[in-house]
Parts: sequence; C-alpha cells; structure tokens
Amino acid sequence: MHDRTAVSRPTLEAVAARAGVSRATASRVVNGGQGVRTALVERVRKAVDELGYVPNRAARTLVTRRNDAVGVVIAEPGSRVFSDPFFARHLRGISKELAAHDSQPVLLLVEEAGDYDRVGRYLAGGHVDGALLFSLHDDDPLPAITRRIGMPTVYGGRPGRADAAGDRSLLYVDSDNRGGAREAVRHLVGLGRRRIAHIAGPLDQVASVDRLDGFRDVLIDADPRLIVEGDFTPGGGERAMAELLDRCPDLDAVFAASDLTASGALRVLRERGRRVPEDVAVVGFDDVAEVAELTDPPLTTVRQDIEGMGRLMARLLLRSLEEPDDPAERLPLSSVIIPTRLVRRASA
Amino acid sequence: MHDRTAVSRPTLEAVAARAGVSRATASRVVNGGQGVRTALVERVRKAVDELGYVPNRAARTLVTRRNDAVGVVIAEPGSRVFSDPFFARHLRGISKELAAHDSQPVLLLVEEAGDYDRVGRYLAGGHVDGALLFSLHDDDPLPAITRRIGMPTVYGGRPGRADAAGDRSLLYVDSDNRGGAREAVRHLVGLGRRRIAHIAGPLDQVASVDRLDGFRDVLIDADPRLIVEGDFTPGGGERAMAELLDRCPDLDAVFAASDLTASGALRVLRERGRRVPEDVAVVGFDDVAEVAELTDPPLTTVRQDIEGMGRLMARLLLRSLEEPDDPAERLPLSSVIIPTRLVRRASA
DNA sequence: GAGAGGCGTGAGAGCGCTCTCACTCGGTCC
DNA sequence: GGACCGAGTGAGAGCGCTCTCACGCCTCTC
Repeated sequence: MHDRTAVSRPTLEAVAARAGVSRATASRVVNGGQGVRTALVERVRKAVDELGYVPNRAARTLVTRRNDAVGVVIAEPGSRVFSDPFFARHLRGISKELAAHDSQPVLLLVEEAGDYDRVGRYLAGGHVDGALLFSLHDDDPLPAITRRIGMPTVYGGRPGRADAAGDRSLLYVDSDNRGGAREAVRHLVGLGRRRIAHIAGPLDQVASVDRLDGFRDVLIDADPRLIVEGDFTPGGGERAMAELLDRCPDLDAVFAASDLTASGALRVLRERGRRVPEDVAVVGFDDVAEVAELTDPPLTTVRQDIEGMGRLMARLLLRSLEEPDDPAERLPLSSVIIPTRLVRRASA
Repeated sequence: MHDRTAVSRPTLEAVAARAGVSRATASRVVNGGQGVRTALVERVRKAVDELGYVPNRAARTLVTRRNDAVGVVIAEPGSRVFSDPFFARHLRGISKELAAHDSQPVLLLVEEAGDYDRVGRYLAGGHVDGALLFSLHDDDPLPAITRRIGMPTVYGGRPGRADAAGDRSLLYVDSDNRGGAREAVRHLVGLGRRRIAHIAGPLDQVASVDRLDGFRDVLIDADPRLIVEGDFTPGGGERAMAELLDRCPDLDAVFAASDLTASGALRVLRERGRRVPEDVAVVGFDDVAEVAELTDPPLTTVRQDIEGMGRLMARLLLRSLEEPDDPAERLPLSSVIIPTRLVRRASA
C-alpha cells in the first residue's frame, strides 16, 4: 500500500566508520557516552553532526522493546471527555509531560463498537509502552485488555465499579468532584440560600454521581424533588430547570453539574423572569473554555485543573514504566485526586 | 530508564512451527495470504488465533520502512488552531480517516521555541510516514524541515507567503474563509443594512485576512473606520465593538471574524442599549462548540466543517504516501478548500 | 618484574520481520 | 516422452540497532 521511498538516512555503521570506531562504541556514545574515552566521544559526536545521524527508532525498539510512545485512548468521542474543552486540555497536559521524557502520545479514538477491536489489537501489538485510558462506561472492554496483556495503564477519571473490581491497585487521576460540589453548595448556603436545587449530570457517569454525593454531603436531607438528572448539555439544563421551577417555584439557588447545563438553566430563569443572582443564585462546574465568562451573568463555578490532570496521568504512567522488575524495590504509586476550587463571578 | 519487562508475545516463527510451515509462508498469510494454498492459509490462521499472535510492528517497520503512523504537529497551542473546539474536531476527522487505513496519529505539540528542535528531530527520525502541519506564522521552521527530509506533508489552513514561496505544489486544506465572509456580508446587505462594520481577527493570520478580503469583496468601498482588528477573543470583541460604536454610532450591522469575538460584541451592544438584531445585526464565524447557541440572542454565523477538514487532510496525506515512485504515474493531488455555509439564528 | 585487576573497545549474535531467490512438483506443449 | 512453465514453498539474508562477552592494554601491588 504505502510505497514510501525512503530518503536514505545514515546508519550507526556509517557514523562508526567515519569516526574510526566500532559500531558498539558509536552506539555507546549515542546513548550517553558512558565509559568511552573523551577523545572518542568527541570524534563520534562530530561524525553524528556531520552526517546528520538520527537513530532509527524501529531498530532500537526491536531490541530494547521500548517504544517511547504511549497510547491515549478516548472512548466515545461524543461523550464528555472528548467534548472539546476537556479533550484539548487533557492532551496538552499529557503531551507536555511526555515530551519532557522523550515519549510521544499516540491518539486512539474509539467511535464505534468495532473500533474497540482495532484499538485492542493496536495496544496488544506492543506499539506503545503504556496506555492512558479515558473510558467511561462499565462495560468497556479496554481495561480488561490492558490488564490481560500486562500493559501499564492509568485512567482519566475514577473508574466505575466493574473496572475497579478487577484490580484494586488500579491507577487513576481524577478531579475532586465531590469536594468541589461540596464547596459550591456550601457557598450557596453561605449566601443564605435555603431551597437549593441540583441539576445532576448523567448518573451513569462516575463524575456525576460524585458531584451529586457532594451536594448531598452538605444538604443531608435535601428535598428529593430538588434534584433532577440532566445530561451536561445546555438543552438538558433548560429542560431540567423548567421542571425544577414547575415542581418547586420557591427554589432560591441551583447547583448545576456543568457550566453548559448552567447556561441552559440561566436562559430558562431569564425567560421566567427570575433574576440571577437576586432571586436564584446559580453555580456551575468545570470553568473550562470561555463558557462561564460568556453567560449572562458570568457564572460562578467550580474550576477543574484539566491540564494538570493530563500531566499527572502521564507522570504516573511514566513512573510505572520505570518500575524495577524486583517488586521489593518498587516505589508505591497511587491514584491522585486533583483539588478543585470555586471561582466566584456574578451568578452566585 | 523505562525498564519494561516484556510480556513475551508469540513470534511469527512460533506460528510457523505450530502450523507446520515456513516463516515465509506464515508471513504471506499474515499479510493477506496471496499465493498460498487454502489449506495452508487455514492452518496458519488457526495457529495465529490459538497463539494470539500479533505482528511486531517494530520489526516490520525496520524492513518495510513504513510506520503506519503520521505526525500531527500543532504549533503554538495557545493559538487559534489549538483553541479547544477546533483542535478536537480536527483531530477527530484526522483520526477517523487514518484509522480506516490502519494508521495512527502521533501528536506533537510545540509549546515553546525549544520544542521545534524536538519535533524536528522526531520527524527526521523516521518514526512517521508523513506529517499534518498546523502552523500559523511565517517563520515556522517546520515546513523547511519536512521539505528537506522529503516528508510528505499536508497543511491545515492555507500557509502564508513564506511557506508557499518554497514550494508551489504544496498541499493544504482550508475552509472557504473568503467565501464564507462574503456570504455573511451579503446576508447583512440583504437585510437592508447599510453601515456594516467588521471586527477582524489578528491580521497576521491568513484566515483573518481572507475573511477581511471577503468582507471587502462585497463592500468594495467600505468606510475604513468600520473595520477594526480584534484577536478572536471575547475581550477583543468587546474592545473592538466599543471602539466601533464610538467612531460610528450609526452602524447597523457587525460581521465578527469569530463567534467568540461576536459574543464580546453582543455584550457591549447590550450594555450600550442597542437591540440585536433590531438596531444592530450581528453575524459571527465558526459555529463550533456551543458558543453561537449560548449567546443572547443566538448568533447567526458561518459554519466551518472542521471535522471534514481534518478528514480531508488525512486523506490527502495518505494519498501522497501511496504515490508510485514513477512520477509519470502519479495522480495529481491538489489542495482543497472546504465550503462554509451561513447558519441563521436570531442575531441577524 | 610477574601477576592481578580494571577499564575501554570490538566482534558478533540476535531482536522479529519481509522479501528475494532457488527449488520442487504437477501439468502442458510439441 | 522430454523440455518447459508456472504456481507454491522454504532457505536465508538483511533491515539498524543494542548488548553480552572476550580481549588487549595499562596501572597497581608485592
């Protein structure tokens, strides 16, 4: 198929010949130069420069079994993780951290059921040293695959029960969804609000459940009619807000599980003549992209450090790749929860 | 450094032994089975299944010089291309197309000047078959690098003069920025607007210039005071709008070079008591993410097919990788301009 | 001055695959 | 009936690199 005519690049052999040393010595120099006389190191370096030598990674991988690449698997690009702002930020953090360790992210998007197979084969094919998995639903086959082939894996977001059941020592990085939600609701309480509603995210996602739990942590005996499930979209926010207002016209605050949800809620509140924040205070969640600043009024929201999350995922993965074979020498690695913080704007 | 203990995978040798054939025959079967007796094909296939054999891509790459991977280089992640919505959509289109050809995108972000070196080395290292370049400014060293090493490259967005000068046959995919701008302005004219302003994007970017050109195509002798340079952000839109209103209080329409810019403009218009669209009609550009729907009123805007752009870039690159060595046999490849279309909402 | 010990270097095997080339074998042609 | 042929198969070289191991040389010790 691809019939690339290789632009022939100099080999290590050529470098060695030019420097008047053996291939072995040239290799040593290229890989750090430990235990080679300074004079020779310099001769080889010079030859490398003159020839413009760049090691052939395929050859190197073949013998070292190291790829210097990790797979970034994103399942369901229609979903939340992929939804624009998250995705780009995650990737940026991941890329930065990997680049610092001379490793590269290989992107693997799963769009349809058939893609799992392709991605599974790719991972099993040993083209990457490890995997970063953004996988949301419980029946995702990928965790089982990486576990079976013994590929180091770090999850983005706390995995659901089914995944966790298989391996207690599973590594993940997540935002402090629960803590962030608590802070948001406490803020509303602090403002003197007494009828605080919650528009949740889809409750089959762990993050949604965590945020709902945080809400309940503060409002232990919240009126169940004040809780409605949304879907993280503006439209869902509109529908949920309308329902809430119908059910409980006396509500005086809303904690929405995402900024987009909140933006929909704001629109309905405005249509129904409720002033924000005077009549109803609104708090969102995410603070990514410009959404929270675009709304009218600008949204008070819980900020997540998505880029930091990506960076930490990569770091955790790189660490587990470095692990010595001897289990006794292994440094203990553990999952990380990244703190969130409330950003106050005009809506609450 | 990375001391991965390889989970030893079966080799082609093992498959051959189990199937009772030579390695060569096993290889033929794995690569399609051309010219092998059906009986043998089946024996080998069975052995592959039983052993769970997956070809070692490094070994294959070493001999075929094909990577089945392409580099996706994004320079200046702070910039427009990277800005969330674009990035994810591009990548999605690219990934889909590549996946269909069993190739994978390797992500290369350039954050700081020093990264050019790293990325350049990576590309030169022959780890990818080709490159998709999102590079915006004229002094970007990457085009020169890919040209020098003879690596097939497709650009996202029409390159600036400096790049194009080096190679006339350069391949790129771009949105019809100029045509889209024309359509937007014609729409405003059709609404009977006579004092139409333009908030441009940063004029060192080709897309901004193209949109401005489209504006001018329709309004050949536009009052220069009705044109202000913005920066694609809401804040820039606010400043530009304020300036425009000060200069020309009689303006009755604004064509903003991006939706974010338009959202800032809308806010200023509201503050100054201008009704949209009654007093001032507003049209944006992009229609990605939910921005245009979030604004109040929802924004009329020019939609770009970003995902399609990504897909086409990948397709163009794959095609140029397939090119036969004999120049006479080459199918002519040419750059593509993807149409845009006006999406009418409430603001104009 | 002879033996021990280290350090630096080179030879060579081998990573897992593809691909060329030579060989075999059954069938066809004159 | 022998030369020819094409299809199917296997042997083996080689892709560019790393890494083990053995060897040579130099320094040190008694």
